Parts: sequence; C-alpha cells; structure tokens
Amino acid sequence: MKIGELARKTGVSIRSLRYYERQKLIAPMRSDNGYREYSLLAVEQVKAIRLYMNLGFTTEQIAGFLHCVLQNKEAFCRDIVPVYESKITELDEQIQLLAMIKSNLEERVRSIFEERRMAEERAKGAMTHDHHHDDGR
DNA sequence: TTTCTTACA
DNA sequence: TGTAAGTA
Repeated sequence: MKIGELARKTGVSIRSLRYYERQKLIAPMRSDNGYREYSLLAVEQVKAIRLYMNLGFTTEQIAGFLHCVLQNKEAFCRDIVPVYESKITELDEQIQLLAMIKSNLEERVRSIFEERRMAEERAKGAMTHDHHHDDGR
C-alpha cells in the first residue's frame, strides 16, 4: 500500500509516517516511481510506534526495541527492560520537579492572601483610630 | 490525484 | 507537525 492508504488505516498523518522513516522506525520499499510501498505489517508497526511514543519514549529508544516487540510481543525482549527502567527513573525525576513547581506556586498563593490580610488590617485600623492628619500648618 | 523532497510568515 | 512549491 502507498503512504496515503497507510495514513488512513492508522490515523497517522503522512507527514508523521515520513518522519518515522527518517527516525528509522519503519523501512518501506520504494516502487519504480519512487513512491513508498508499505507491507501489510506496516499497519501494526505504526500502531506499535504510536503506543510507545504515547508512553513517552523517544523515537531512538523505540527504534531499539521495536523489532523485538513486534515479533515477540514484548515478553522475551531482554534489552527492553533497562529502557523501561530508565524511563521510570526519568518519570520520578519529573515528578519531583513538578512537585517543587507546585509547592512554589502554592507558596505564592499563600503570600498573596497574606499580603491581602495585612492590607485589610491596616485599612480597618485606620478607620477605628480617628487619625487626624495635619495639613502642615 | 497522489506522492516526493525541501524549506519555513 | 502543518503546509506551500514544483515535479513525476
């Protein structure tokens, strides 16, 4: 099938399909006219690629274990485990970073309300205490 | 009409 | 990733 058909069957844009090829995730043949010719396997291949990209893996990482995954259904791919583990630690780091950003924002909100309270206190105090301001003379 | 490559208001 | 350009 040609790229247009594969795009329809997978829901992936033609642009992305060509990009995957550049990233060595798929290797379609070329017909005489230079058009990419995909086998029927391409459909599941692209779906697998989408799956791993959605899990946050880079195209480079995917290129590494894709073959094994497509044939052995992931269970017997030995070199895929370390990739998963590194991804997990990476996620832990991101979680920590996000936690810091979150607490930072929370702190900002607290200080805003704090300042507001102080300002309101000052305004209330000014009204109760009959302050006579001299005009200078 | 579809696909190809290259390049970017 | 989309899209325009100029082909084959």
